Amino acid sequence: MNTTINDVAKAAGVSISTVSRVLSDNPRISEDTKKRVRKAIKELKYHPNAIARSLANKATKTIGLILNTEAQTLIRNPFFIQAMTGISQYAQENGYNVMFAYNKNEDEDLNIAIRYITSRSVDGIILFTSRANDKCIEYLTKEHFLFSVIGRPDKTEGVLWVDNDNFQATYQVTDFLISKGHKKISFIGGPIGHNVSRDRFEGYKRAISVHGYTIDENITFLNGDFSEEFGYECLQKLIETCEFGEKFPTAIVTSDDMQALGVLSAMRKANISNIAVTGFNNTPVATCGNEVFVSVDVNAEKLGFYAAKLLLDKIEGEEDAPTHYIIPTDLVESKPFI
Amino acid sequence: MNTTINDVAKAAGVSISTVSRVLSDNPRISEDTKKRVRKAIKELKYHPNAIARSLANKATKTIGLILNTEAQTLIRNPFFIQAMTGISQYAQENGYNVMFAYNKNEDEDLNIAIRYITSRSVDGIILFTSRANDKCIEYLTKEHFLFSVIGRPDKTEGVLWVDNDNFQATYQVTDFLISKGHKKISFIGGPIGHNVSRDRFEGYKRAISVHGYTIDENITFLNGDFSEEFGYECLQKLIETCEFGEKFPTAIVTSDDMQALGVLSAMRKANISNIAVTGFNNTPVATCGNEVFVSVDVNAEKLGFYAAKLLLDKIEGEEDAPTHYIIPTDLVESKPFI
DNA sequence: AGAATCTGTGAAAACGCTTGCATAATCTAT
DNA sequence: ATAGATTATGCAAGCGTTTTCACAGATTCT
Repeated sequence: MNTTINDVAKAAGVSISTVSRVLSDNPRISEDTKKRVRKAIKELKYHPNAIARSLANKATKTIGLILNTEAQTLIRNPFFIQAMTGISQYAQENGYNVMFAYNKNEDEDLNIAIRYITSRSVDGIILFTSRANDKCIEYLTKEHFLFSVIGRPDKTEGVLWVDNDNFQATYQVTDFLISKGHKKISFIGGPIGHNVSRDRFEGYKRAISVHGYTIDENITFLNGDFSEEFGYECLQKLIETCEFGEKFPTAIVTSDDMQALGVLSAMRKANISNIAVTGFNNTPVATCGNEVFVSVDVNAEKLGFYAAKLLLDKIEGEEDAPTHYIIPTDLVESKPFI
Repeated sequence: MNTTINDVAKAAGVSISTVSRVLSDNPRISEDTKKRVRKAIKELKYHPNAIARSLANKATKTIGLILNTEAQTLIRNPFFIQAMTGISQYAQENGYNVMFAYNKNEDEDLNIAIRYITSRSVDGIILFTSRANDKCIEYLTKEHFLFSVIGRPDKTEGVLWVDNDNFQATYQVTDFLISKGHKKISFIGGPIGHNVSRDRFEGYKRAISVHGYTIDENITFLNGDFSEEFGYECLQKLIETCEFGEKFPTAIVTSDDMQALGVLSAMRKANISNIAVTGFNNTPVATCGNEVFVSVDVNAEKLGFYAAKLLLDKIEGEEDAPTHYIIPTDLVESKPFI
């Protein structure tokens, strides 16, 4: 069997209480004893059993991750894996493990959350979501279970969350385009149920109107999904309604690199090339065309990192820790691949 | 506090042993008692504490995932997240949790493995690797700790692993190109330290020679990395050495979609368009150009699924379970995006 | 010198569960 | 009717820690 605290105690000629205290560097133990015990620990290659610790401490030192996303999105958008690395990093630095469960739909999702909680397997949960009226949030709140959310939820009251300033992001990218001389800028949005979609649209609107232009509904596409297909369709509609020439936008602000990809694809097919396109997520795809391309990097790794920080600070009972973080976005101008 | 087995026992008027036995549906308990206990369980909303269970059972019902990969690769290649979903799925179906730790380098990686094991936090480990002489494998083997590997390791003896038949994959794709009439086919390989690179090259070689052609070193690029840059460079070298015309290959077999992307990019820049390019991983990027493009789908989700199966079957002490799985690959011909 | 305080350590309970063994009650076979 | 087997349940030890409380011995104070 594995060496336990008992073996160490015996080897060092002390009681297990003393060993336990040496482990936590309790000041009540004399330096002499500490040395002796530590020597025994080393010689026996003793490592405390995490499970037994958890039981005694009523804390698992583990957090759970809940990914409620369609496989497609997960695969096409590096956002998730990036955020996960950020979470893992902060967790490791603070001696926490992270459990992860992938689910196809919201109901299963909730089940996982319930299982995590009721079986007391985790001390807290990080939720990937920006869905309106998320069931998990509701449940977790009701159960008074600690969690943090990546993506600003509907009701922020009493919940820990981290997000970009999506308003600011599209404002900035639109403003950037205007500063480059663009006067007619189209917008392609995401699913209307997500806060992120609304915010991005609002940011675009503001930038447009601040500069004295008006929103043209013919070149504004709302409530799509973050897909290539949608981007492609939008450009086709644009071609239909605007014909070419004056009415055609000189730039397009999209809400996702995949949408942008669809737009670029459609452009290439229609043999249009002088339209600036922007996206979100700074996906590798961005460099795929030979066009200049601007993408908003949402710093997913940081989003994850701070989501973990929010949660762990709360778990550790930190007083007056912040309740949310806004992670700045970066405009990344990818040159055509050299 | 939370309701424990004691509360249930009291409510049902039985001992905790009985409750425990009802939980595991022990046949020695009478149906009558079972009903009574189950009623109490429901009423009290009792859920067994996973930690306490683990301690008593000396099993955590948790497996650990170790990702030793550069962030870049992780982000650009959906392979990992796909495999992870497969793992999560099989684990969930069998009542296991999965822990995940992301690391930048091999040493930290080993540390995580050591921590997982020495603290007894997991029952087994899944390793993502195809690195020659992996330190983790060595360590895990030495410690007699259960693990499975995604990617065929150097020494397969006594280790559980799952992989594609990479030889077969490039053989197939090369053969496919030849059947389409291509006679001069270039090859772009991956890092020579990985088995996967060697296998893919061998498959290509075999297909070429089986059809009576010979390998031309001038159009064969080995020991690169799985990157866009490398693909780009290769095509440039091709242009330099082959000039255009007869000596130029009519098709290029690459070892990764990213390499293929680089090739396509360079082609576009040099205004070449009639060269068939193939890749690996069936990345969304594949559809990025408007060219026809063939990618080998490695079925990453299945790789993960079976890696989990191998491990869990072993953990559960399944007799004569297989020691490895070969997951078939699929040739995916992506039409130019409509 | 005796009381009060401080230091360093150990005994034992607690965390919430599983399981081997014991036992009481019922049933079967003689 | 009685020994033996069977069925249904409980007792208590054990899993490997942490932590409260107690206490012995050393130190300080009056």
